[in-house]
Amino acid sequence: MASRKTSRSTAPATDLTPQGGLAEGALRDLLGYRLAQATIPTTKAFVERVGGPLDLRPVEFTILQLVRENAAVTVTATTVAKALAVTTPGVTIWLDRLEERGLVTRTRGAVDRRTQHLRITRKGQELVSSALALLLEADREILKHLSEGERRILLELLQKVARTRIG
Amino acid sequence: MASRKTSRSTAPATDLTPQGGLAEGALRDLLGYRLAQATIPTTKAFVERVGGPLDLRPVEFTILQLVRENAAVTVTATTVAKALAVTTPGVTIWLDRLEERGLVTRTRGAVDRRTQHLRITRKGQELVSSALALLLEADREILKHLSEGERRILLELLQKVARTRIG
DNA sequence: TATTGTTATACTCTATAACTATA
DNA sequence: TATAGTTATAGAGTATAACAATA
Repeated sequence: MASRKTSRSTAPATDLTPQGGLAEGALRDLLGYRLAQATIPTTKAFVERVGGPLDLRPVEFTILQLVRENAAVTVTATTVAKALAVTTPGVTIWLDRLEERGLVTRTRGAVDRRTQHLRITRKGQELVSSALALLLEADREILKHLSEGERRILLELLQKVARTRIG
Repeated sequence: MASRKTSRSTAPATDLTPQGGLAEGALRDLLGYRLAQATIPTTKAFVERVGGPLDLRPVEFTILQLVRENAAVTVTATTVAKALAVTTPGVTIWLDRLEERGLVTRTRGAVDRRTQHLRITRKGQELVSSALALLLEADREILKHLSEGERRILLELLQKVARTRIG
């Protein structure tokens, strides 16, 4: 039985869903539910400010950013797939689109000719830079009601969760 | 320019993706990315321990829980759609499946005969109870490396994010 | 034999638009 | 006219399996 401190001054006894006004009940303490609910405003912001204007999906943005950031090392499709927890055929499709748009290039590895060496183009860098600026601005609004310390703590705790390996 | 304290003792200068070992770079401070990464272990746990064994999708679980929790009031399809940020046709499909399995019932509203009064069945209650127990156990493992205080703070900060309205 | 990446295929989920029945 | 819910249809995204090239 998880013991819980009796006083919990900041929250009401029954929390309501942000939209619809339904009682959340036991959902209140479920991480998966809380993550899904928190993802609603971030997804909305992404779609409206980046996805629409720059024609970029969240995965595409993340791939571009990872390829850019790891220019020094060899980024392969398999590595990207592992980092994003998607399958390699999925990565292939995204890379097809990014390459068609001239945002990344694929070249065969010199040592192991099976692998792809992914590189971001100048155009790709400009696009991902624009997207990043828009997302940081959106984050400022979404995290408006959190103090600087709370923002740092939230990101660090999310990182801790992401590092968990499940058996 | 967001000023940041120079010392940040707990994290390395360049954070790596939990899988694949790629440098995250600017992604490190992006809420959407951090939420997506944190969702990887929770989704995996859900699929393996609840989705598979109980044949239940995350949305289905959440709908069941909301209907159960709000038995006193009239839960309609539109309310559920708002709470979960999905369209009403989407809710209709999920309710079709839940009703076919005998987990919820739909009855016409007495006052406004356009609305559906959603109710959870005995079978539905048993299923959602089992799912909830499995998810709470999974959460304990996922949040293993967080203190009790950190867990509470994480959930509260996620709730704050979920309450944000984006313009 | 194992691994990288692709192609082929099918499935799940979601969205938009058009419809019905009630209000 | 407006709203609750459904049906019809199409699209986006993802997964599995089979394959080609290389190790």
